[in-house]
This record gives sequence, structure tokens and C-alpha cells, in this order.
Amino acid sequence: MHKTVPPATVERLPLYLRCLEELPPSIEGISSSDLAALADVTSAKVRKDLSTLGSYGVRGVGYSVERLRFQIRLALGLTKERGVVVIGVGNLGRALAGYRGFGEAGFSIVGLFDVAPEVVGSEVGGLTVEPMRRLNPVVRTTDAAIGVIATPAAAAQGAADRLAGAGIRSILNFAPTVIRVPEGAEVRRVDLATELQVLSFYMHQEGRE
Amino acid sequence: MHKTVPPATVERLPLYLRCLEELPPSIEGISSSDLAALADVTSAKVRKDLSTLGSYGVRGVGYSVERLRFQIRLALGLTKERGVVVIGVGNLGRALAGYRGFGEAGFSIVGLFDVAPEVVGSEVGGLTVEPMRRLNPVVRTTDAAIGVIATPAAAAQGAADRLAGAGIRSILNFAPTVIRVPEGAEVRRVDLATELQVLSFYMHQEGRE
DNA sequence: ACATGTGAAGCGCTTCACAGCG
DNA sequence: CGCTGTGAAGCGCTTCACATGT
Repeated sequence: MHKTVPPATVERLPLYLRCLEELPPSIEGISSSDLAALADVTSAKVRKDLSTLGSYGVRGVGYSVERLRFQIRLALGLTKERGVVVIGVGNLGRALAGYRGFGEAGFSIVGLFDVAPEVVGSEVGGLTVEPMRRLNPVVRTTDAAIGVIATPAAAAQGAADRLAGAGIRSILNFAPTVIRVPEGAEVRRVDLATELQVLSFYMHQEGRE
Repeated sequence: MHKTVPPATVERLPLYLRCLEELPPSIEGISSSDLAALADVTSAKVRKDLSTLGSYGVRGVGYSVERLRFQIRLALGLTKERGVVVIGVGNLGRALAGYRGFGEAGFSIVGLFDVAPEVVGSEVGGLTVEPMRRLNPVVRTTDAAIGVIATPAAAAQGAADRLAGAGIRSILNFAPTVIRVPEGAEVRRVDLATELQVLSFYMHQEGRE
């Protein structure tokens, strides 16, 4: 029944969820191959992925869109809104603060923090930027669950330490460096330069042999 | 000799390169296990990855830092600077335009484009935002190689089509939607909501059995 | 009849462990 | 001796193909 969901599947569940949420309300059911076409994956992958959540399809018919949305949200733990704190209010931090996709995805920014005195106190995306020493109390009172690091590389490890110290165990790191966190904490890294360099590889490779 | 580099390795090469570039000039050699520690991977992985580029290590000693940097840059096709055009100058587009990491990684933004008349003509990060119809000529004259989509989801497919039409075959998509491109083009997707939702899964999972 | 759910096969990545070589 | 480079084993993900169920 509740087998453990493989990491590769976990990475695709948000994709499926997004595709399902883009469907017009008139569409009540969907087959694995139709969903596969929307998500640009194979239908076998869709079926295997969904089957790890349980048997929610109907043979000969397909899946109920609404049921699927519910089950994926459940599996991802999106049953309640999760608070996000952002450290580093530079270009990227500002972009994150103004990003509307948060709410739709089940998250809300509950705190912006920076070390620079000239930034602290300014209003960004409806929130006032606070000094780092306010991190712990804000995390405590808002019950924030996720920390986003949007600092320069040199400040990233320090930010991670502060987040860990505040009890945050899920970190999204936009700084272009590897950060170390205590056992039990989870870090995901998003690195623009890496993405471009990977594209560069395949571009470069094209002309080969 | 030049075996094909596995995708998993390609994704790690930028990481190694970054770690190597952060080293002080005094360090001339490095072992696979030291590099592994910096990159937070296993030493066997480092050796296997580097061996696909050729045999550039010295048994009993390690790798020459400079040689490794050169070989990784070569493999990634970072021998010449590559031009990047950005479509969509909202919060994210602005953040990208101001991002300093581009240059260090071997890229430079050569064009910013938007459909909104109130944005076109404004100066962002040292470049003037241009209307979409200027895309083709700019790509042609600058020989831009990569397109970044920083539009809202609804405009992403159109942006991708325009990029493909301009001859761009490497696309980095920040819009939260799946885009389709012609055969032979490469797309990488960076999705904030997906990252947060994956974190949410593991957070949620923690309390289990 | 038709689409799901799933064993089984296939494939690629990771890890192991050691031969090879400076 | 120390560390690289690499076959071989182990493991997980993907794909196949069909039994299963409505």
C-alpha cells in the first residue's frame, strides 16, 4: 500500500500536479497517456509514479482529476500552507518576494532577512525586511518550515547555519556554492550558472562525431 | 579516450569546476577525495566522472588543479563566452540581468526582451529592454546561443517559439510550465514551486513509520 | 474493449575493491 | 606507499508487455 515513494517520482509529482491544475474544470477524468502528453513524460512513468501513491485509477477509464490532485497534494504534504523565510534581499530575494507562484503552490513568505543596514527596514513585496537577529523569533512565531538562501556565495554557509539554528530543516539554496547542514536537514540547490553550463555542454557536443 | 560523457556526470562537472575555482592559487594539486569533500560527493564518483574526460590525474599524487579546470571548461564548451538573451523583464528577468555570476561562468547577457510597451526602452542592468521583434536581429548580430524564458507561464510557449524561430537551440525555462520545442533543441526547466514542493515532501515524510 | 497496475527485463548510475602506476 | 583508473557488483529507474479488473 504505502510503499516508499522513490526520489525520481517525488521530483515528478509537482509536475503532474501543475498539469492537473491547469486543466479546465470541465475535464473530470484523465488517462495516463493524456497526462503523460501534458507533462512530456511516458505513460508508463505516469502509471508507475501514481501507483506508488496507491490505486486511485479506474481500469478501462482513467483517473479522476480531482482525486489525483488531492492525492498528490496529500503525498507532498501540501495540506496546509507552509511558511517560507528568505535570507538575502538582493536582486534575487526581491524577485522571490514578488513571485506570485508561491501562493498557488501552497507556500507563503513570512519573513525577509538581510544583514545590510540600508536594506533592513525597507518594504519589499508587502513585507518589511528584518535584521538577522529577528530570524529565530519570526521562525518560532510563524512556524516557518522552509528557508531560502538568496545571499552571495560567501554568506551562504552562515545563512545556512542561522537557519539550522532557528530549527529550519528544509533549505533551498540559490547561492552558487555547496553548503553543509546538520544531519537530518534537507538542502536543494538551484544554480543558474550550472544550468547554463549544462546547456553549453550539449550545445558544444552537437557538432561531434 | 573520448567516450560519451554520461548525463549524470555532465550535471556534476559545473560543480567540480566551481569548487576548483574557489581554491586559492597556492593549491596546485588536489586528490579525488579532497575534491569530493568540497563538492559533497563520493571520491569514486569524482574519479569516474573525471576519467570520462580522459586520464588527467597522476597515480599516487592527484590532479593538477589548473589542468582540471582547463579540461572541464573544454568539456563543457566554455572556451568562448556565450551570449544569452532573456525574454521577460519582470522581477526575475531583472534579477537575472543584474546577476554577476554570469560573467564568471562564461556567459554574458546580450539582450533583454519584453512585450510590455511600458517596459520596452527602459534600462536594466546596463542594457536597454527591446521589443520582441528585435529578437531575431539581435540573436543574429550577437550570435547568442542561449535563451532564457522569464515570462509568466501563459507566455512561455510563445517565447519558446520565438527563440526557436530565431535559431536558439538551448533554452533555460523559468516559467512554471512545460514548453515544447523542435527536435534538436534542449530545454532545462527551473521551477521554484517544484523545489519547494519536493522539500515539502521530505519534510512531511520525516514523521513517518 | 480499454486503461490501469505491475512483474520482469533492460539500462544506467553508483559503489566497491583492487590492479596499475608513479 | 598513495592515489588514480576501472572492471564488476549492486541498485534504482525506466521501459516493456500483459494480466487484471471494470
